[in-house]
Amino acid sequence: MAHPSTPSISRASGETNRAAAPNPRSRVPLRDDDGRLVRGRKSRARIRAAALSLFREKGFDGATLRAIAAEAGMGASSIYRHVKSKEELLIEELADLQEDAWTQFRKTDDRTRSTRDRVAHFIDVQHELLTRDRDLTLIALRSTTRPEARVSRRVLTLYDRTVGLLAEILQMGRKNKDLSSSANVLQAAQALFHITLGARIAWSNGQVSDAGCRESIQAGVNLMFDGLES
Amino acid sequence: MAHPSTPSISRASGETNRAAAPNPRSRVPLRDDDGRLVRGRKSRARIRAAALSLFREKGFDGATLRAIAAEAGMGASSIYRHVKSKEELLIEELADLQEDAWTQFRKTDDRTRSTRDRVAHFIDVQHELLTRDRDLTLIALRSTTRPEARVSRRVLTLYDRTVGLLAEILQMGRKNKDLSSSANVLQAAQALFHITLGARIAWSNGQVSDAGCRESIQAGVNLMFDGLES
DNA sequence: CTAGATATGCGATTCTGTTCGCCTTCACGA
DNA sequence: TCGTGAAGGCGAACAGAATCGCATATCTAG
Repeated sequence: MAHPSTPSISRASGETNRAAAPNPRSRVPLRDDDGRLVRGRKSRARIRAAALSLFREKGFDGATLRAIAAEAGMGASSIYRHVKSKEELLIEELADLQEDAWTQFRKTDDRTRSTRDRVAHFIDVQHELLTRDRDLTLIALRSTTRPEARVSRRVLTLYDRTVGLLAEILQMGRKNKDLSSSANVLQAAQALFHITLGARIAWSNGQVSDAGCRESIQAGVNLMFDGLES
Repeated sequence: MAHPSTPSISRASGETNRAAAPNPRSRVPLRDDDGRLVRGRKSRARIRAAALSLFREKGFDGATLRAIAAEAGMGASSIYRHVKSKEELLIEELADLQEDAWTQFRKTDDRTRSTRDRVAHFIDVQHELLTRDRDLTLIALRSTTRPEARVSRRVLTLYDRTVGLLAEILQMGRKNKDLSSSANVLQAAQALFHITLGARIAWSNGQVSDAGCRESIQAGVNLMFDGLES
C-alpha cells in the first residue's frame, strides 16, 4: 500500500539533503562539509530565490530555465548541478509549505474537540496554505501524473504523510467511540484526502473559486462523516 | 460551479467537431462539408490510428510526433492541421472510452437495485475500461493540471459529465428514500468522483495495483454511504 | 473556364528542458 | 608544495513540441 522506499520526511526546509540522497552511482561523499560547499549552498539559495520570484511573476511554465539562471547569475546548465529538474525547484517549496501546515495544525489543534472538527481544521489549515499559491499546487498535482519524474515520488511521499496524519486523527476518534468501530481509518483517511485533492484540481483549473473549493471540501468531509443513507 | 462554456458533449467518437469549435479568429466555415473534406477526414483517421498504435507501443511520451506523422504518411507539422496538440490525440480516445463506459453502464444498469449497488456498478464499469490503458488515464489526469492547454477543458467536461451521471443516480435514490433527504446529491457525486480520481492517481503511479485501486474505490464508496459515525 | 477561397501539406525555424564534454576552483593529504 | 579529485560552472548541442510562411490541391461562384 505504502510507496516503496519511502523514507520518513527529512527536514524539508533549507538546503536539500542532497548528500543523503541515494546516489545511483553510489558515490557517497567522502568528506564532510568543508568550506568549499559554502559557495554551492549560496548558489543553491540564489537559484531557489530566483525561481520562486520568477514563478510568482510569470508562472511555472512562463518562467524559463534560462531566465531563472540569468536571475541567479549563472548559465542555464549550471542549475542542474543543484537541482535535478525544473519541477524540483517548485516541489521544494511545496515541501516547506506542507511542513508549515503540519506544524501550524499541531499548534492550533484541540484534542478535546470532536473528530469531525479536528479533521475539518486539519484540512482547513492545509487548504489555507496551499491555496496561497495556485501554481505550486498545480505543479504538485501535475508531477503526480509523471511517474518517471523524480519529483513525483517526493510529492507522493508528502501525500502519504498527509494521509497518515489524517488517519492518526481518525484513529484517535475511533478509540474515543467518536467514530464507528467498523471504520477502516486508513481507507477513510485516503478517501478524505482524495476529496480534497479532487476539489483542488477543480480549483487550480479555475473551475471553482477559492471559497467554492473550501466549501466543496467541507461538504465532502461532512458527507463522509454523516453518510448518505443515515 | 459548472465549467464556463461547457457545451453538452458532442458526439465524441469519429471525427472531431473541428468546425464547431469556437475559432479565436471567428472564421466560421462558410461552406458545409463539400467533398474536399474527404481527404482531410481520411488523414485525420490515419493520424488517429497511427497515434493510437504508437501510443500503445511506445507510450505517450515515447511516441514522437514525427514518428506518428511518419506512420500516418505525412510531415510532422501537418498533424497540426488536424489536431491542436499531441495530447488532444489521446483525449480523443478518452472521450470514446468514456462514451463506451456510459453506454455499457446504461445497458447493464438495473434500476431496481439499491442506489449503492448502482453507484458501485457505474464506477466499476468505468474503472474496467479506464484501467485498460494506463497511459490514457495518466495523460487525462495530467492534462487537468494544465489549464492553459486546450485539452484540459475537454477532459474537465468529461469529468463534469461523469459527475452529472452519478448525481442522477443519487437523485433517483433520494426520491426513493434510499438516501437521506438532507443529502446534497451534486456534492455527494463530486465527492464520490473525487475518490475515484484520487485512487486512479495512485494506480497510475504504480502505487497500488489494479485490484488495489478498485478495492480502494469501493471502500471509499461504502464509507460514503455508511458514514464514519453511524 | 477562370478567379477566389479554403483545406491540406511541408520544410525551416523557434522555443523549451535537459545532457554533454570540458574547464576552473579549491580543500586536503602526502 | 604539489597533485588529486570533487564541486561547480559554462557553452554547445540535442530532442521534442509547436509555429510560420509558403506551396499546392480542390472545390464554388460567376
